[in-house]
Amino acid sequence: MAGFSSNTEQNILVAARKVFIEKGRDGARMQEIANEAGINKALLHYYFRSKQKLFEAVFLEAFDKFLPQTELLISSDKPFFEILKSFIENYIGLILENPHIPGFILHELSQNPENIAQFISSRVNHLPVLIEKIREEMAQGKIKPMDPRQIMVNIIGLCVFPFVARPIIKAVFFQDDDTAYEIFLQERKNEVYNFILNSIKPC
Amino acid sequence: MAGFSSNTEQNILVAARKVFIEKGRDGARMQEIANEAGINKALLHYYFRSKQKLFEAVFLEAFDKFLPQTELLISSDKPFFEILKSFIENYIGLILENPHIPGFILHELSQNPENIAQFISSRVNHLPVLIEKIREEMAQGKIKPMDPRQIMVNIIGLCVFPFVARPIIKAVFFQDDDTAYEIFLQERKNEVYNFILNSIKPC
DNA sequence: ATTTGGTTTAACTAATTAATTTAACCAAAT
DNA sequence: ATTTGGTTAAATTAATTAGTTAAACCAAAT
Repeated sequence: MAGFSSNTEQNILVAARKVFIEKGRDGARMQEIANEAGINKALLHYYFRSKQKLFEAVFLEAFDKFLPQTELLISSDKPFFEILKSFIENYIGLILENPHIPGFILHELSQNPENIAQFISSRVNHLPVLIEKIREEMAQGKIKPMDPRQIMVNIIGLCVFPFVARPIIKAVFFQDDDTAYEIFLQERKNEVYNFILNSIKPC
Repeated sequence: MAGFSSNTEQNILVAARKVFIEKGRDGARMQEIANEAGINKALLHYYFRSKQKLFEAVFLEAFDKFLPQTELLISSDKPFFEILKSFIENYIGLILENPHIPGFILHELSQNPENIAQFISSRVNHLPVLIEKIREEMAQGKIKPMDPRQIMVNIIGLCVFPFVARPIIKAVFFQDDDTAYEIFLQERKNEVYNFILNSIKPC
């Protein structure tokens, strides 16, 4: 069976992704990851020397996926509000495909506030660029004057929060009806855009 | 020294609160809680038979604190937008005093989506009431027509998110400047209110 | 035919940690 | 003076889990 069913390393990463993101770093078990990957612990450690190494691989990958990739949007010459609309749709769409990543990232970051700072800043040069863009619009009077960082936090928060708080929102406002909540999430692509739009454009 | 320094049970709860909320259920260690409480493990288990029991005590307490207490606000006969303003100020103020609770609750709930549903719904009868209030305003044309649940999620999300995502926001937008971020959080009491106001009131 | 590399099996080590036990301590109440 | 209840200390148990090891297996490449 050697080398036949393609790349074991990938199988492991898929399994590790699932278990780590579901259980968190501390809650995850190497045995469970091995089971999930359909291999045994020995082979697991053969590929990734330690839990820590494996976790880092999963975390970095998840982190890169979690960050909104705004390069394309920013470089486009569309009007700002179209860029905004695309951004929100893309970002919510991305999270819909990986709904557990935001909670995972935020939780693990909260546990490691230390050395992560520099490594973050090296990967998020584009968000401040988006802030610049907001500032320009503001100067032209197309956006109400306010701290652009507040706007950015609002945008991202409105996209992310419904996923991070999924169980509680689903219970409180949707009587635990999965389908209803799924629809609610889909509708947010428009809702969030309109919400932001109305709140930042001069009346 | 018996019975002198008041209630050991309280000391334990304070310590457990700190450790559990900081490290999460899986990351917390009974030994660390005992140290933090200034006692030994034996006494810790003497008061709370198991880690699970202690965790539940901490979790339930935190959960109750985390839920916005809206009864007073709702029962008041102030105009809706004043109620809204109070709600946001109170809630952000509450979280400012317990900034790690939201992340803690949301993370632990994500790990236990099962049996928690009923226990939640028994404690949050007031949030749906607030939804009713929104609906009334909407009927009178004082709020744009839209799904009231979207509004509620937006309100709560805007209050909570900056705390849940603190490390990453602080790194990306504030170059890890604690003071700057603290100011930013304070300003949100007004920012969030204005943001919501502008986005839901008819133009 | 032999070598090689990915793989399994299964037992094992080592470390960590929750939980228990037992004896002793001591201050306050009786 | 004795009892009692909260407390400590320190050793111990029991369970879990990360990580290791060594031997064998097997398919593909040489």
